[in-house]
Amino acid sequence: MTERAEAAGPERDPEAVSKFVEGFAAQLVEAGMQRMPARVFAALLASDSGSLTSAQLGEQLQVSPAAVSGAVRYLAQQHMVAREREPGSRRERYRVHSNQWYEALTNREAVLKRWEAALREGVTSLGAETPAGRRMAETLAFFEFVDEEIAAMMERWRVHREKTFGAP
Amino acid sequence: MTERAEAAGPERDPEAVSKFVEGFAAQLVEAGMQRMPARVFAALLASDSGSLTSAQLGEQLQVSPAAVSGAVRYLAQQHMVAREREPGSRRERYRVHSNQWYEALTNREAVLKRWEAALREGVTSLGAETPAGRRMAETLAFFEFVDEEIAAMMERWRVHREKTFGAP
DNA sequence: CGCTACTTTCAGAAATTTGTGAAGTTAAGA
DNA sequence: TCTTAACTTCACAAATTTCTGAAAGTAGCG
Repeated sequence: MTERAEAAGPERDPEAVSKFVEGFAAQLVEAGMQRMPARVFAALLASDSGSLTSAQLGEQLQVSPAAVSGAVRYLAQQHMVAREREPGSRRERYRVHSNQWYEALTNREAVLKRWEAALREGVTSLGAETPAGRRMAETLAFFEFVDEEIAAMMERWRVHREKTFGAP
Repeated sequence: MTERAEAAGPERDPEAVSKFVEGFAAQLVEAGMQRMPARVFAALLASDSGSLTSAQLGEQLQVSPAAVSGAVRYLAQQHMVAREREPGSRRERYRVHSNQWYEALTNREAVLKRWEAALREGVTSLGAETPAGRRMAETLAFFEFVDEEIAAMMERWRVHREKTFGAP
């Protein structure tokens, strides 16, 4: 089994790559992510350089440029990939920053905030002294607690990571 | 039709309830949950007793018994509601245990485990010494870290909750 | 300035998901 | 045992989502 370096033409066992990509994407889908973003993300994760062009993605996943465009837009919004322009070309590369992306995954912050807002409204409109209001207030407190804890956890991860894998 | 369960107390404004239910459900949907389970869950959360019968749910949400059945099956699988048989009736009640349910929400444990499995396979099949393999190994390490942290966090929440809201 | 190489947008076809009515199943109570 | 209230399952219609091809935009380079 030969391990080709990637610089020029990454001819890695395409079947092994594809198997991983589809398998991991399937798990992400099951967790609620849309299929195409999940596949694109998995493909990037499985690339040696951590970045691929739009054309490469379309080729590898057998989908149209339009599909890649849509998926990438979504991923960029979620901060799960970065877009970078290749200097001297209008070709774009999409990249998983090994740090960045899992922060994004935990970064349900925006989601949590909206849940909290909805709950706060519920507590007010149903009455803080009603049983339902009390239950919702407790739920709200839980999310607020989680918010803070997640931040602290990510900080610990950064430390742990540097110890284990070296430089940031 | 002895259904006036939420007896006593001030009349609840059905419109306020509905507004909360639909609003909160919408947020859950946006985060990846299916619509009907989200609505059912929100309705339970907003009920004073914390539990409703299948008929009450169908009535309040304007959906068929079949839809309620499906939604409730899903929620029970996710441990987000408990089913209880009313003694002396085949009527069933669905309940949010104020503790239980947010544990379930954080309880992505099963999900995380499957992600980890997929990543482990990827590391093996692409080679632990390849750049892609290393990236996936780091990702895997992150999830393993999160697993442990979540457990610890829930423990801290239990303590915090008892201090703030009293008895479990 | 316009050519060309990419990317994005958009309307609609195709696939998937969702909810319904109706039939099927189960168990309480007579 | 039979009746009947209640939940569940199933096939299908409706709604929604997803992907595509084609047209339109955008920016480097001659």
